[in-house]
Amino acid sequence: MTFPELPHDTRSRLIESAILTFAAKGFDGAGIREIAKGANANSALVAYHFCGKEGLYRETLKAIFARKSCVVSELATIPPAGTPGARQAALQGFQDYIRAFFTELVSCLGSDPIDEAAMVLMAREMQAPRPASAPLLLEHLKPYVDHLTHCLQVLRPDLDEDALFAMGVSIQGQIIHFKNSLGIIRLIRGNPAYPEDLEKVIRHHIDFSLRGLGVPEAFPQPRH
Amino acid sequence: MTFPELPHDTRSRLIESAILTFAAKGFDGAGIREIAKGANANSALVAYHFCGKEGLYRETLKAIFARKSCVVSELATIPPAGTPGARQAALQGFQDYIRAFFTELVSCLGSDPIDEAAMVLMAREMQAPRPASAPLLLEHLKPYVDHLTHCLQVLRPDLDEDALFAMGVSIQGQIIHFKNSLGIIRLIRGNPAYPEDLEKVIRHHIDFSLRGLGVPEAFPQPRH
DNA sequence: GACAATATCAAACGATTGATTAACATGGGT
DNA sequence: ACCCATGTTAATCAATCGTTTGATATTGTC
Repeated sequence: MTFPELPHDTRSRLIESAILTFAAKGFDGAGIREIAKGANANSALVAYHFCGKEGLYRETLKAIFARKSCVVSELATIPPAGTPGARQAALQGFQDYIRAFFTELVSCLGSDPIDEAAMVLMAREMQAPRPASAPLLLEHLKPYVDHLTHCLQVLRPDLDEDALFAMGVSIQGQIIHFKNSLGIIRLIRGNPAYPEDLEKVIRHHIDFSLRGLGVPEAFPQPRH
Repeated sequence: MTFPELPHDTRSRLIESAILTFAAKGFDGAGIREIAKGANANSALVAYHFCGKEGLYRETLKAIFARKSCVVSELATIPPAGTPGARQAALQGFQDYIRAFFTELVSCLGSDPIDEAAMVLMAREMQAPRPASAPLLLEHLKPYVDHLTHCLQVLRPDLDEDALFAMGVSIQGQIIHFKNSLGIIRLIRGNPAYPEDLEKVIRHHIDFSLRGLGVPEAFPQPRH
């Protein structure tokens, strides 16, 4: 559940503190002295270990990506379109994907605060990527995009590339937005512990996405 | 298309420059000297006119909200549930809403750079609201939430409050995410001018939302 | 034990931050 | 002509920024 190196050497402690501090205050808002203090280290060490603040930020993102890269790869690979059973596999793979993606993003809320902060940082980076780290982000996102795109292709072979892409963006979008705007959502609802039944929310996202995608199997009338 | 006061007094010029600079660099990244320079004004004037940087930021958000508050109020009010014709009106009102919301958020891309920056700022504020300005944001968002919720109630009277709310979040989410992540989306597609046909994207969002919502009328099979 | 490489430290660097000050201009009000 | 309120300015404030420096531990090697 925690970062690879248990020994917790200074370098790792700095990165952990950086995740927390950058997530809480942003790149400009977080000072290296504050980060160092959070790691019980000297502020001069970020220059020594990471060649400066920007380097620490880059290495922080790398650590987050390395930690999260396994999620999508754990999903079953679905057979190519046309193969018998591909449609059924894609249908299941699609649901697994949403559940995994949602869990990675949202379900970590009560668990490790570092995990939580890491997701805040990643969300911020997706919305306004620091130019130096945009390639890193792209590379990390690619497997997700590929997996989802493949599922969609199998489920809606009649759509062209543009339409498929739009579907993918919408499906990812509702989940990412749910995570990003949880603060506002709780304010609007007036309930600081809003998603009380997480499973219910996940099922909603799956159902909504399948219907939105236009998969016939998902649309036996909800009103019966 | 521009801000109310044409005279462009120093105060207004400062706010305009603040919109651009805060949007580009964030609250901490933007310096009052830089903002002042963008307004051809002295940096001491932000303390004089706005009681400091935080006050300038608050007043900047107010200006943006005042400028955008009209969008939802221009939509036709739909009759209460049960009234004859309510369903048809809600169906139309729902589509108008998505179109209006999408246009406000995304369509300003080629137009006024201040409009564009204002939306960037607002998106950032929705994701991570500065504590002092959260009430402002909530008040501005309320009409949107109310309008959408009312439409959903009419279209899906069988759902409970939780389910309706989840629907609203998903629908708003895909649009907001589309706007927020346009940068990454363009990188992924490798096309810096991605939404070449904006109308097509709007129609996708309407169709996806209606199907996702589970409105029977919206689901005559897309595969014919 | 001597040596060199790696880590860590306190201290100070110059630059920049937001805020403050006092002087100065401007324009009615009397 | 005098006065006061309103803007505006350059200069300066203390504080903090990220970075650099030189000295000091720590470690492994011969």
